Amino acid sequence: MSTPARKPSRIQTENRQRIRDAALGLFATHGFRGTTLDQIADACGMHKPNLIYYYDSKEAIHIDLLNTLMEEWLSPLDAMNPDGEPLEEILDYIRRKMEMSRLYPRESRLFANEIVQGAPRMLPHLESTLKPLFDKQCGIIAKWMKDGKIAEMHPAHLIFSIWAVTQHYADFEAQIAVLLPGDDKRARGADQFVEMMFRKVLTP
Amino acid sequence: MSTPARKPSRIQTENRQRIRDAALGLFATHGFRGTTLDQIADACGMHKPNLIYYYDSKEAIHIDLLNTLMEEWLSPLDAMNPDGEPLEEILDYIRRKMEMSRLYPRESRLFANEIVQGAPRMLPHLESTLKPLFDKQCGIIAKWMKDGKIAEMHPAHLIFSIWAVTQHYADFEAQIAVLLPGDDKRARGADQFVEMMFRKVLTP
DNA sequence: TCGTAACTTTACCAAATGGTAAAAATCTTG
DNA sequence: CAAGATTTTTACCATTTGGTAAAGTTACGA
Repeated sequence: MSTPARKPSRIQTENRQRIRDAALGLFATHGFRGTTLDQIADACGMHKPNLIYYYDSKEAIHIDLLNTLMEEWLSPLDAMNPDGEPLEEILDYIRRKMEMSRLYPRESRLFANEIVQGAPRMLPHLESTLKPLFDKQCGIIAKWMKDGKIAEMHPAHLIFSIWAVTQHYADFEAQIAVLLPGDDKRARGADQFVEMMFRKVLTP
Repeated sequence: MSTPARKPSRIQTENRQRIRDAALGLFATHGFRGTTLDQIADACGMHKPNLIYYYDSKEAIHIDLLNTLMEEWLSPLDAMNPDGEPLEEILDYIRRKMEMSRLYPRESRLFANEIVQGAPRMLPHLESTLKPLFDKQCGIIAKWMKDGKIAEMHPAHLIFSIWAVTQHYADFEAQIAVLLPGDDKRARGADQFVEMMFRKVLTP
């Protein structure tokens, strides 16, 4: 961004990655304002001005994270195949979302933080990238319903409920850990429950 | 807290309420660290030192809000009647949660912020207050299932999914507003969908 | 291996922020 | 109404924080 389009060196690629990794965890749990450059620097073993050497500002780090996040986060939705078996396609999507919740809770919380706070940095991105994809997938699901392959319901609210339930396991982990202290089987129990639930809802 | 247990004057009650109201909105959307005393003071037409006159610190305001929130937030869960008609009891609970999501989105977001960030100020409260209530209600639901009144499933995950879906409408409002711009029928559509969904899941 | 570009570190700064001191204003009550 | 208590305002302060300047160090291609 500051250097006019020269290809990044090995060190540059490496260090930017280190910064992103440290910042992701901190932004996810303390929010943007709740995270300081010093904390990020500490977490990745660098000095504060060094961060600014790689990113123009604290906000630039945040934006970079959100942009990267958006692509990875939406790819499972895009993977839904209109020509597949409807129920299995949706259940596969749900399984992937549960897996992401388990493997990438930081990303989930970063996203949650951004949206809860009114999406100050992501609204345009939501309009331009998420909205079209969302509408497309709603269309696919609507067609499946009209063909009688799955039960009829409002496709948008169906997707909302999938997001809500799957991301809840990452975003509200602190609460769940208190209420369901049985550490081991928690993830499996969640997977089984969620699959059962949506199978029941979607079966015509 | 600072004054040793004298009964609060009219002005004191009034102004504390004004402060809480302003702080609720700000903490809910910007988080604790993202909100400044000046912002709160501005929002309730007072001066910064005046806030400190009524609350010992910024954190004291936050804690007061969380404590108040906890009671109001959990009351619907406690209202579930073990001797009522199981399906209707749970659906009533869900309806109340949806209503709260619509009427008190700030409270929902304040709570979400706190939990997403690892519940730094609420963990003890969750253990001591929420956990026992949660366990009790899980017990009631488990009994209903054993009696064949509703479908069998993991009661805890059922409650999680109810929380996830209902609170999603308040917490992710910014995203929903982008994806479902039809303003008017949104709330009604959500209510209908959620009721249909859980009715289907719970029917044996 | 030498020179230059890329990178790191130290020392710093201005603004923002949580909070204090104390004077000024207002309210309450005998 | 007068006196004391309560509430509000003004002026400050120490720390934190995002960011800069510039000197020092390292990597790397010719």
